[in-house]
Amino acid sequence: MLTNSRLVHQPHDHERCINAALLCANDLCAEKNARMTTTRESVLRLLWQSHRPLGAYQLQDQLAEMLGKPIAPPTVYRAIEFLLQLGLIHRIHSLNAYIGCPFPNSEHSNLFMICTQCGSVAEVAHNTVNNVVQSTCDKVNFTLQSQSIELFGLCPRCSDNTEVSNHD
Amino acid sequence: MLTNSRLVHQPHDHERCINAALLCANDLCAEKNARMTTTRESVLRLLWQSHRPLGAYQLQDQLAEMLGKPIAPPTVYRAIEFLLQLGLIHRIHSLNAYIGCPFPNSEHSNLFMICTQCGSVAEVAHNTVNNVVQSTCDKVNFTLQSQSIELFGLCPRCSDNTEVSNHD
DNA sequence: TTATTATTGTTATATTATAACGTATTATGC
DNA sequence: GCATAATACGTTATAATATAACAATAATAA
Repeated sequence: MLTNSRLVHQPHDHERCINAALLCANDLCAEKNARMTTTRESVLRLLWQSHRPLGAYQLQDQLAEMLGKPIAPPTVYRAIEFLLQLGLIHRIHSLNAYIGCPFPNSEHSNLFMICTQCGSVAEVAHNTVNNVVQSTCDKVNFTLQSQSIELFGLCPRCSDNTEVSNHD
Repeated sequence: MLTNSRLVHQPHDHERCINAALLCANDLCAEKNARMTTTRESVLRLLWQSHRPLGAYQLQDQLAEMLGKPIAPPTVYRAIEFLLQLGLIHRIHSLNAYIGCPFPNSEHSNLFMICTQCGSVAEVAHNTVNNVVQSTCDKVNFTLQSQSIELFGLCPRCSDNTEVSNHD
């Protein structure tokens, strides 16, 4: 099982997350002859500044502040589209929001654990889940192409400490 | 495993689906002291007229036609909200669309198989999937509350016959 | 350098969803 | 039945999310 759950729910140096993500992104771009521009890098950086997903218009605001100039929605959506294509970020459909992918290189299952208390999102890639899903599809002759598994509940910290409403 | 996959992907009498859904809905309303009004029943009926999900504004158009008078978005969203609460319909997050629930009485897993070719959606409730998901959550101390599993691929008919783009 | 492609800027608008408040309808107690 | 409260619907306006279309700029290749 591959997951960033531990990391997400423990205090840690976000700079390291950001830097690791950017390094990985640059490699991927080099490999695919894609350009990691300022806008795109900034969006990726913003999506790694916390382990909570951001909506497109939150990104717009933060990006405008970061770059010191007004940014229009299409610019944000283009960067999002680019990063999605490369598998560097994910869309959380139930939240209309976006989050950095912790393991963009590995084939995986797009399984997200969304904390309904603090908003954190951890990603899990689990072969057992994948296999069960695949075999369920096989049973009914459904040819699986992709999947989105979004689980809602309490993260480890919020489970332990239900009176605290918002930790970092 | 509980599923309407067979039914969805075979020609059949939709009236029976609709009537079964309405009967069930009436029972549920009686049980919970809720009112099945004309608007609500119409929306449920529309969502059962095919096994493809409908967006709120598609519902608005069809509802207006059905009732012979203009309908504003809040009316549609209120009916949707009501039916969601009772578990009679589901929201497909990735599509911003709504679909009738084939087994509203049973606790189940909200697993949808969405055909990327013809747009049909089948629902599956599978204990094995539920158990694997639950145990994955247990492993990382995530307290599961609810879930949304949306699978994309080709339905049995589109898998067999990829050149046909749109069957009923 | 020039042509070509890719990216971003800009304006407008489509799509999905909700807030706020008024009116009508339905259920309930008397 | 009638007053009352509760529930549902009508109406207007607007918020939130996303995209279309075309112009301008920047990066790359010939």
